[in-house]
Amino acid sequence: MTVRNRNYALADQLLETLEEQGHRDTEPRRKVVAAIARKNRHFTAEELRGELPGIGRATVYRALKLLVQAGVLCRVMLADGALHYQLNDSSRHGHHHHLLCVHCGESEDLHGCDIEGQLHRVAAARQFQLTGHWLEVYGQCRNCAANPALPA
Amino acid sequence: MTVRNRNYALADQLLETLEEQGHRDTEPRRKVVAAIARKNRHFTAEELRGELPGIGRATVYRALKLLVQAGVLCRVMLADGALHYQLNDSSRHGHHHHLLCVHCGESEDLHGCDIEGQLHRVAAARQFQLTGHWLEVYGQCRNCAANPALPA
DNA sequence: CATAAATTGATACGGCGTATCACTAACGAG
DNA sequence: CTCGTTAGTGATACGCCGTATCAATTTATG
Repeated sequence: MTVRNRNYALADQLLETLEEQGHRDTEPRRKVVAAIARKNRHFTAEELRGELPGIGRATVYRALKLLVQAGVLCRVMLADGALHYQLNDSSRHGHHHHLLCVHCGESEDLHGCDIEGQLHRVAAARQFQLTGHWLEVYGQCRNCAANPALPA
Repeated sequence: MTVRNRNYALADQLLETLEEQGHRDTEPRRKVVAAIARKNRHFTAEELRGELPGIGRATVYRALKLLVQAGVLCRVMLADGALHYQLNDSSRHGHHHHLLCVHCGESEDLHGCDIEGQLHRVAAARQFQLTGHWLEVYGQCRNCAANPALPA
């Protein structure tokens, strides 16, 4: 499957998800979703908006919100406090965390570690009722650590 | 030691910390620091500012930034994305996390759990070089869980 | 006390997200 | 297919939050 086709398929899949939630299939929405499907790293709302001249700001923000609610997009907070968006791996829509490369912007899903379990244990010991948490992990990915001179 | 005296002592201590960092002891700064010392829960910059009529907005924000840099104040992100500030326990200026009660705003420092160690192990396994992380934990503290009807 | 440097605060700016609202497009019923 | 309802759109404006600027002021020090 070519990159082009993968993006088309992904865009369609995202749009379908929105339709399943009862949202309409509109022209502007298609364009927003297509632009998101082309992303291979996290991005900001304004960055996305910049790629969509002619589409209203509110429309872009609304689409982002819907996709986050639908669970196909997640919000990640960068080390500098900037809010970015990131496509969830299609098979992983549940709660998870990311290892974010501060150099190239790559992100790896964080599985195989028991942060939740540990939090629950500590909380239980203090009779603190957990309702949620937020975790972001920053660093350099394998490639960037090996080649710090590479462009971002 | 009365509450009044504790607050005075804390305010003095904060001011002293700033002086150690080479900052001057000014009248507006004293007032900002005194207002912070009176806080027994986390607060926003604007909330603080509201308690300091006559003091410029920039001055309040500058003082907050200096205190965070000095390590006596830390920034906490609430579940709704609002940035709050919180006095560090005087004996705990290093990196740590909080259990934040979403009901009463109380926060407990999170020690005795090895989140860092776990992150390091997972990262090492993937050859990902950690540089930092951000963690907030939300829930209900012991008191609020027992008495959900209490006012915040 | 005089001077140099830090601080202040009014103002303005910029980023980012949302409310409003008249207009338009989607889509299901008939 | 057409129509009518309703969701969606986008221009505009607003609001919040933090920061840059800069002339005036205050602090610390020799």
